[in-house]
Amino acid sequence: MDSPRRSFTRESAENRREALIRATLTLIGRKGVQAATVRGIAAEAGVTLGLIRHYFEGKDELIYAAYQAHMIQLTDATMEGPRQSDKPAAHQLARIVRASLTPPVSSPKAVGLWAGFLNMVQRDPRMAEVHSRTYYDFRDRLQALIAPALEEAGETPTPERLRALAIACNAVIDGLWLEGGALPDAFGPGELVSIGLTSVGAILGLTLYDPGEEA
Amino acid sequence: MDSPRRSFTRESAENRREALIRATLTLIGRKGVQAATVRGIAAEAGVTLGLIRHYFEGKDELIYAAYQAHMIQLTDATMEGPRQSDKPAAHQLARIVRASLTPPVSSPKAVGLWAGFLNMVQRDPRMAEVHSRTYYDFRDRLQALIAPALEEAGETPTPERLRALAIACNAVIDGLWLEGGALPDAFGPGELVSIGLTSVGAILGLTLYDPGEEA
DNA sequence: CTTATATTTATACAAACGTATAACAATAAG
DNA sequence: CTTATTGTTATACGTTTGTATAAATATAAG
Repeated sequence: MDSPRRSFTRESAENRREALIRATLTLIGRKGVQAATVRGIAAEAGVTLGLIRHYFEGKDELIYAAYQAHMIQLTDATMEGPRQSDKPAAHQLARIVRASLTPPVSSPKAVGLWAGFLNMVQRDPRMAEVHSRTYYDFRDRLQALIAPALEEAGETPTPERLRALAIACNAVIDGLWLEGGALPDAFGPGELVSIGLTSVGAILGLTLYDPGEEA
Repeated sequence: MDSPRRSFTRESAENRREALIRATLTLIGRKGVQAATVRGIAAEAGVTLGLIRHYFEGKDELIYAAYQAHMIQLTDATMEGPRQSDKPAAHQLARIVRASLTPPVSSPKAVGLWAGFLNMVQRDPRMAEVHSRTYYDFRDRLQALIAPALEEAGETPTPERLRALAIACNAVIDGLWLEGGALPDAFGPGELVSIGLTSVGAILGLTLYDPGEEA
């Protein structure tokens, strides 16, 4: 009995690319890099494996696109929310800390994905470029908030000191993000956010209020 | 022309296991998880692939052993050095910060390796156990130094506060370690150590001196 | 309604994978 | 010196991998 050719509907290139990227992220996040095979990805996306080569030059380019998508998603989820340009910079800083240390930004899937990609950075210059760009982008945004927050407190740091503070705040946030995502049951609810706000505050010499406590 | 069977010398089980583990770490660190195949590992260790199954139940167990070895190596390199029980706890704390943020602990290879393993943690409970144990072990050692360092400064923190401080210091160190290893050219020599000491000091409310500055 | 286009499926293929097993030879034991 | 042991090499096997190519069909164009 020969099975009939499966029916299908045509989709836009954008939809298909998105679906394939999403399937790739799902697999790497759930089962690790080794599970992200072209057949596995195609099955997860509900298509056959030939489609991958139709939309991407090869598996490597799909992985590359998935890495970019994941990092953009992470950055957006961290920085999103109402602009609040009227609110003090310290307030916006606290918002970022909070977003960074709560799901979906800090989650086993997001951290696992990120780790898998980071392991690829060493052998692939394109992947390294994504990593580098993502790091500097986030740190620069942080620095752009630290400067006015210090000004509000009456301090005008030198460029060297500002750079050091941005590196340090970035590191605490990254470290807490990492640990919260990798060991989700090791910390109480809100514990990491609280520690993050206190630590960033201590490093900057400011007091940050928990944006979750406001009405 | 049939090539003759290659000559070999017998080695102790310990030597062989070590060589295979070292080869595994070299490959994952240099070319990523995907490159750590049984044939690649055997070639790197200078043996044939059959030996792997002779010393390990399968590839998974070799990976597991390599993960353990890497984390033990990392922890030892961080905590090593003269005991200095006579020196103040703050001094020992500074030593740990310094060791954590300089090679070989903070290096592209060490960080890349660690990331590859972390990606496996999600699907393999044994790998997760290694991660969890390593994290708590380091944090506990940190906490055991933070307490007396605060006492020296005349402060006696509550257990809750002590826990929060250990989590925070661990996070800064981890974050800086990560960024220094993943982007080795992004920071000046000694910059991360300096930032690490300042940040840990700010979080604890202490002043840490750079142990590299002493005679 | 007919035709053309190109998205999608289906199949094939060589290479590489982890594992299993048999043959060999270095070393220890007698 | 001879024998037994077992560390080590060598080879084979079935699966899975990424890629290439041909066939089919959903959709747009005329």
